Amino acid sequence: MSIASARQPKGDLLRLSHLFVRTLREDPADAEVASHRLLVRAGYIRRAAPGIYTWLPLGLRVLAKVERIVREEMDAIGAQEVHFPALLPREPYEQSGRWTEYGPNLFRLQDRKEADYLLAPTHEEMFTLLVKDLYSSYKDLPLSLYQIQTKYRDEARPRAGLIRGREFIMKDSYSFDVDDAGLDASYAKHRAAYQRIFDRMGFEYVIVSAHAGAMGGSRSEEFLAKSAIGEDTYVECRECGYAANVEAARTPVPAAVPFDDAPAAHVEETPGTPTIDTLVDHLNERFGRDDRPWTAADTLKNVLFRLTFPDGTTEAIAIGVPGDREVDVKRMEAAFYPAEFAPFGDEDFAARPALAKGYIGPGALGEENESKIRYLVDPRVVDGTRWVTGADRPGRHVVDLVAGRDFTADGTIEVAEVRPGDPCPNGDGVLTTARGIEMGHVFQLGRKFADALDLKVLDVNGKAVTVTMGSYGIGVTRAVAAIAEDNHDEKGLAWPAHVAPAHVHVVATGKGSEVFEAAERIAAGLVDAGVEVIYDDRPKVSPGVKFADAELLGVPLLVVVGRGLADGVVEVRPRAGQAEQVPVADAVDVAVARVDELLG
RNA sequence: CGGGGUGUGGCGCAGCUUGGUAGCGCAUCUGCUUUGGGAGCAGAGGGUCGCAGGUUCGAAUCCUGUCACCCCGACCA
Repeated sequence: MSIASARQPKGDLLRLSHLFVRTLREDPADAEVASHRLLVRAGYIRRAAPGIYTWLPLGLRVLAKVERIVREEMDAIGAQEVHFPALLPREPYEQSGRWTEYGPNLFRLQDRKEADYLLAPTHEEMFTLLVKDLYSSYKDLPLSLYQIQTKYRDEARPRAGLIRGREFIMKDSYSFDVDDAGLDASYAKHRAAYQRIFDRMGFEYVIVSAHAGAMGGSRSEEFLAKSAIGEDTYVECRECGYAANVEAARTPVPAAVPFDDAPAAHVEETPGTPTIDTLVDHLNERFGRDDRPWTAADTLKNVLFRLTFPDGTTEAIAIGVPGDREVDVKRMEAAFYPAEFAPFGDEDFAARPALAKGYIGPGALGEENESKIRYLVDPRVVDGTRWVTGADRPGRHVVDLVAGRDFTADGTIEVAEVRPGDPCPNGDGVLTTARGIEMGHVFQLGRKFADALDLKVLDVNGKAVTVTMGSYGIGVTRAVAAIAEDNHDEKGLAWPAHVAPAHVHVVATGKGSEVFEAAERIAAGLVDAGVEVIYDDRPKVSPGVKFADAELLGVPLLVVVGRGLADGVVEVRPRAGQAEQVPVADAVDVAVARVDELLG
């Protein structure tokens, strides 16, 4: 972005004496995270209802700049902006199945005729139908459309201010292509645009492989702002750069182990060992091995779940994981979406007497076996690995049960917890874990919505083909929060120049009218130079308050007109940095130069 | 939905254990002083103590119910 485009021909002048803002000296009691606390304290936003915020003038200016970055980069890849209603009729969501599939997170309402409406949580259906409405030829494609829109989700638990609201602004775009190669190209363009967008926003981020999850589809990546307060956990490999949301993290599959010399499996008495801990203790007490003690990793834990599919049907499923790992709930959900799952309860066990709770083993599991329960195991359970696992009778375990020899699962599944230090799926590296805030998501939606809503175009041969789509989202209001999270200190916000509500904060402090007159001239000079200025012209406000407010508001450059004026100098200082004393006559030029540096 | 917590002027809190008719700081308003790091003095306005029942001569305080909000976990940009 050029400097010229960052500054307008003529800047704005915001006088603090008139600006609709009230800063708070104390943190609001309901705000925990820094962005929430500071945005409220500095008078950028106010809470209107749980997870719903009002934007005040300063906040709106930041929001507008963030939106502008998004628009510029979306336009640059040839995407065209449209705008759908937030209030939508039920029918399209009925057609796509999401009226029911979306569940309680959907804000629903009725009009006076009792017709069903919803406040859109996202707009796949509308985009798909709009394109279907207007386009019918391969010649019209590829096409990318986007909007910046308010979305509504009745989140079970809104939290952290702007980071997880029930009303939020999202940029969502969709690409439409005739074939997979076209989709790949559209995806790549969006991905590159997202990198430029997030590079410009001013927070650290990482691109991770994601589970396509809620929307179906195949290739999927998330842009996470690195932040300890993030709700997403991701893994990263320093060696090769592999990064993935834990939901999508892959486990390397070990090579199969030869088992010709392996001892035969044998059932042992293990009374009172329904948990892995008690089992391992018992093994070490009664069946100690020569080379090393038994550990939980030697055991194979089989956990049972009941899946409930959207159509109401249920299925019991067994998951086998090494005993030192838990089944990760998020990974489980991602793996079985859209089915919901619940751990087996006592009534489930009662209904299946073949399963001895606490002593369940592969002998009773699998579609080929007595229970007919589908049995999926962790990828680490490769042929030749030897396990201690349940013998399907209370107080009995099998030792030296060899995968591929003594049992075969129905398949593998990635739902075991991922831990720091786990091996990277790509090579020799190890994974580390960290937290992030999901800022953007790009994924290849494929033909799910086009199929459901019958979006087809005629191809070169005059044959109707289903369009393939990509879906790309950015949390715009969330981005404001993420920027604030990554750009603040104990005194307040510290915006990057290109998203700050203004470029320069002029403080007039001191006795007499001279400082105010000089400050007024400097502010006007800056505005003429295209600089956006907040001018603290409040009379009778002590210097301490003005400085504290300036630091709280977080404008990147401060110009102080005060006691130095007697010696013909004013102070120019960055929000975080060293002050320089400059002659009054040069104040505008110096400040403009500093602003250009900050914008550069 | 499970667990924890909180509801008292615009904001942040005390008072509740041990009932006696509401207080502190900030903010706001007036006057004077002050002006380079959240000023001083004097004065002022502003509260159905979340709501509904109950106990009591008397309830912010005790009891019951209810609602709301916040935080931690399961869902999502």
